[in-house]
Amino acid sequence: MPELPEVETVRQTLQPLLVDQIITDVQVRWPNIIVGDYVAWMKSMIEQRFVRIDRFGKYLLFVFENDVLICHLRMEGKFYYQTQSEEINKHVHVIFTLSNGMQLRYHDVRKFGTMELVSKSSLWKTKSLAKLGKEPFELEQKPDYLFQKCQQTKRMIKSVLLDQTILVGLGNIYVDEVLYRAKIHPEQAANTLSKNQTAVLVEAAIAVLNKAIALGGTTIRTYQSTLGVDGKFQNELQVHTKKGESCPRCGTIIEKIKVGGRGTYLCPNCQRME
DNA sequence: ATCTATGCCTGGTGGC
DNA sequence: TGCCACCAGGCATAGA
Repeated sequence: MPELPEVETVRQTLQPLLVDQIITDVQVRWPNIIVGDYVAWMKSMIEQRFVRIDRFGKYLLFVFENDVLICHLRMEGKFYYQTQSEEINKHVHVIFTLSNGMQLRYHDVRKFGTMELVSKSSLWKTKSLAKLGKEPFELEQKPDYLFQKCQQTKRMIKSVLLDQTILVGLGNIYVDEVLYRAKIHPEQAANTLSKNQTAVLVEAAIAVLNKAIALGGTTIRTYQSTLGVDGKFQNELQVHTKKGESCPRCGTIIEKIKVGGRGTYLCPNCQRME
């Protein structure tokens, strides 16, 4: 599912295709994707000109002259950039026609994704964005931020890393990879982590995310018609989805457990509770 | 404060 | 071309 690296790859891929394009028509085939009144939303989208695309955490931010479209892909959201004559897949729920005649089509099998149009001035007051935490990359300049957050709670460290009000961008897959790399047990209470351990976690998060972004970038050539979310990082996974396989570091069999209701993969030898 | 349950959805899977 | 129950999961929301 799209986490920070996949969303960043989508952003990088879409931006050059969309900048300066004007939306000439919009179709909504599944209104629940749209936050608020979708009829009003459609009217508001017409004539918008793309200025740039930003990203914060897992949110894509399509920036127009005065407004911003906040888009979350959730589990399976994808964008297609296609001609009007191409067949419309049954999982396409929103279609933007552009001034160059191409269409940007939003595809989402599970229909969990969302789109919300807001004014630039209210962007960071919007409910979905208002309480978000920091990008992991920001923490290079704030080395104690995660340690301080962890000191404040007895929650399991995996739940803390998934909490978007603390850090943005990590989802279930990357959290497992980050904890494995940092050699920390996902169920360890956050307030028992040392300052050094939180520093190692930050370093691991940045390294994993950067590597994944780099690998997402390598698959640009496959985005000629389908955009986003099929990078090559799945080939780099060390523990996630590896139940029953050997740990790459020590050979111990990888386990799958439930942590906070989420499927969680770990090496029980490398990742020990304190 | 923090956890759990529910809803939003569909495709894949395992059991029969 | 079998059918069905169940699971996966990000986030909002409600209730414990």
